[in-house]
Amino acid sequence: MITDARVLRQEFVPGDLEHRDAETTYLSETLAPIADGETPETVIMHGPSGVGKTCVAKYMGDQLRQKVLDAEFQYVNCWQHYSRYRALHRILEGLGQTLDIHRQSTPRDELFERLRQYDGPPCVVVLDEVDQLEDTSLLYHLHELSQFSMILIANREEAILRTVDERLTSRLTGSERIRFDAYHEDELVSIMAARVRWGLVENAIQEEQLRRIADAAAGDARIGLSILRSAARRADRAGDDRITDGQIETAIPAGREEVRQKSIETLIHHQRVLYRIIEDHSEIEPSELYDAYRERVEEPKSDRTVRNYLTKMVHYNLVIADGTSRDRIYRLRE
DNA sequence: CATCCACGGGAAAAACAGGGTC
DNA sequence: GACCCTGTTTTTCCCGTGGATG
Repeated sequence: MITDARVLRQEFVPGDLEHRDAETTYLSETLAPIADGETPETVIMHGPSGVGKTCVAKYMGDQLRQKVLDAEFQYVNCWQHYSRYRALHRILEGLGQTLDIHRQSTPRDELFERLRQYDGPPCVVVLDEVDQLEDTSLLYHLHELSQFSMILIANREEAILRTVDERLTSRLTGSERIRFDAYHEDELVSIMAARVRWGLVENAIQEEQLRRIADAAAGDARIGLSILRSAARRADRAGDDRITDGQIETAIPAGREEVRQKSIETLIHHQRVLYRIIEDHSEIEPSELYDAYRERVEEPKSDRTVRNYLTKMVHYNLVIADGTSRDRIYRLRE
């Protein structure tokens, strides 16, 4: 059934992006000056999750490497590298500039100094989930340096400008924006159809069935592909050469669950306790949540820290927080 | 309108990490 | 190996803001 498992994976970047022609063209036009050794404008890409923002950025990186010899491309996921040090370290590492960096021997701003001294080919830095960056001075510094240009990715456009300090806000307001909208059902179907062509045996799945998956995924390609993967695995294990409707129906909750499970895995112990408490109540008000948490855990953290944990969990789309003040209610997503 | 909670920014403190020294 | 040093990361403390409530 499965002939190439790689293409079904989430991180897979197709050699040819469907349905993002406009966005890709626009991005490549904006980056074009790099071929002449000039610095392109900063680009802001925004839109909901699972609509191809990261994919387009990475695809553009591949293109750049192929077409322009003298260009560097660095991708940083700010969700993983959210502190100034880590994000900066990640970029320098990519550029091969971290050889002798040790915490103890490295003065405070040595890393920025390294960045400043970089004299290789012009470099495009992609900062994915940039709203997760705690210290935005990195953006400011990158903006200052002519060798570097930036692609900033976030779910909501305002989230970028909100975190950035004023000296940068004014400059970023003039930068290029690319908005990504949720995929239509047809688009999602043909994205999945392409993966099916590359990764599954012929006639493994009917168009009608893909349509059913696309409908369940509601415009989110990440979820759609997760469902498809789950269905294909089921059929593969059963030794079938076609995916049945029944397998798809079971794969729909399973695929969603897989996406959720991946997020849960990244939570630390205290956050999982919070998650379970909210799960047990379905809806819970803060004071009750804090009390239950203190009861269930050996050495409870302060309320303030718990609030930090909870905001992270909200960002992960695991928890929904309704209300901004006294009216706050926590519940699970879905 | 006073009071009560809850949130979340910011600063400061505490904990941690990876190196060196004796 | 116990100990120190320095920069990083996590946690806590303080507090202004704001909706809810009586």
